[in-house]
Amino acid sequence: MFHKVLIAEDLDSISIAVVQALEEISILEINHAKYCDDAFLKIKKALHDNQPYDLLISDLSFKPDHRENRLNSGEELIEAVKKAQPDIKTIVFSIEDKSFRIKSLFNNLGINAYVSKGRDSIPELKKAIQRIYNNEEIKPSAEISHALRDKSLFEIESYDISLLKSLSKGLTLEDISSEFKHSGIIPNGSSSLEKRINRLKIYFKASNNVHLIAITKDLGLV
Amino acid sequence: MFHKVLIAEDLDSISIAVVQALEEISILEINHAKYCDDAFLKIKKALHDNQPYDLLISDLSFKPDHRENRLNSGEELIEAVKKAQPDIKTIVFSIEDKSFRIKSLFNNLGINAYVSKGRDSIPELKKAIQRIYNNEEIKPSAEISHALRDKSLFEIESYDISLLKSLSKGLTLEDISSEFKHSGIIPNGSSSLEKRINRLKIYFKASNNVHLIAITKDLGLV
DNA sequence: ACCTCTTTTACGGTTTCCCGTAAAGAAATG
DNA sequence: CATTTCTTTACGGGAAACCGTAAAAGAGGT
Repeated sequence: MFHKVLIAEDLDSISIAVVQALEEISILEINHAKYCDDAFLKIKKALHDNQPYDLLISDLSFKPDHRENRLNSGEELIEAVKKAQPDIKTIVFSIEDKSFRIKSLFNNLGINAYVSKGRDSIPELKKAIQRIYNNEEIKPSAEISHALRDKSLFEIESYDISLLKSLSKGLTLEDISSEFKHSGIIPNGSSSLEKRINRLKIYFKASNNVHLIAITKDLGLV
Repeated sequence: MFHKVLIAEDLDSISIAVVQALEEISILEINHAKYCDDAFLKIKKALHDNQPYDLLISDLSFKPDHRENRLNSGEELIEAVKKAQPDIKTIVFSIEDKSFRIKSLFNNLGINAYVSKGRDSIPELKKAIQRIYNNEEIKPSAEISHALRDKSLFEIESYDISLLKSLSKGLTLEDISSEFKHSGIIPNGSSSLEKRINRLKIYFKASNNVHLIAITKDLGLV
């Protein structure tokens, strides 16, 4: 079994149970960080000491705090960690269940498993760890397997996300047009933006911009 | 100390830690339900057997599921429980940190304590239980005490919420006007709605409707 | 170079939003 | 009952969104 595992999780109520679970599958060295920055430092320190971690189990969202942090989400943490130690195994353990985000975790960050916090997640987490250790094919947990099959979600690109983000900031189409021109994002004609927004409205069955933002906010896209 | 305590919490990763915490402060009978409906049944059963629960610790949000449930949130659960057993003590243990919602828990449901899931919440939970058992004055945990002092939040009423909800559904002002007329909500003139929305836009520093919905979505008001 | 298909941009008309002002109605005060 | 004050509603003009159509620009193929 893995020797050295790091847990990045802000909620103490959850990390307690995860630590317990790891002990039960006889993992010898278990460490825990409540902040992404701390987790990253521990990874670096372990590397430097030539005793690197085998596995990182990370949450996605961390509560903001009085503390100023450089890394503020599981995504950012994993990205940074993979740069420092590309061979580390990673599991995301989060309540997030939006297919769009989970997909991008596998595709963009190359995580090894995703376990959704739910009514029976601790056993699932144990199984996922075992599978990764055995280098077995990752079978996404039943709850989210449908999400990964959902091809249609591929079509929403980062361009759409920035567009939605700008909209949700209260910018007008003209504003966004000049903003995009300024940052070199194309297309940026206000007419094109309009067309693109229209595509999104059809896609999400929204009747106007307000509705569109409400829907995509719910989906966690913005 | 309390004898009989019920935990209503869907995430196994959290309930494990809570059960452990209760054991540590020597509570003898600890039960746990993953669904609001199950929790309510246990309360009723215990009442019927003349061995009622002393304390209910409940989450607010429960993941939807294949199961059809009558009660779908902590609020609904507590409301139902208090009707069946008015003298039961209640603690809400949730990640929710929107002052608006916490306030209404104390004011409308008469909960005995609110503990916010965070980086140091298990000790806080223990303290809260102790305080309630000793009938001490409830001191809201430091994190949220400022929220309760925030008077301005009193001004946002359920009227505003329904207005924002309708907006986020993509309805136009005219639509909302007739909807409100239909359900007897006043004021319902489209001009009044406009004025009210304007008040909200000033309050939340939103530059237009889209922005307003984005902000209030983030705050969890809608 | 020419044609074709696609993408991007432009334009015009209609609806809805946005914002100020003002009238009508309701409630409170003396 | 008259006056004041607050709330609700009405109206009008300008800005932005909404929606269809069409021109301009690019990309790819022959």
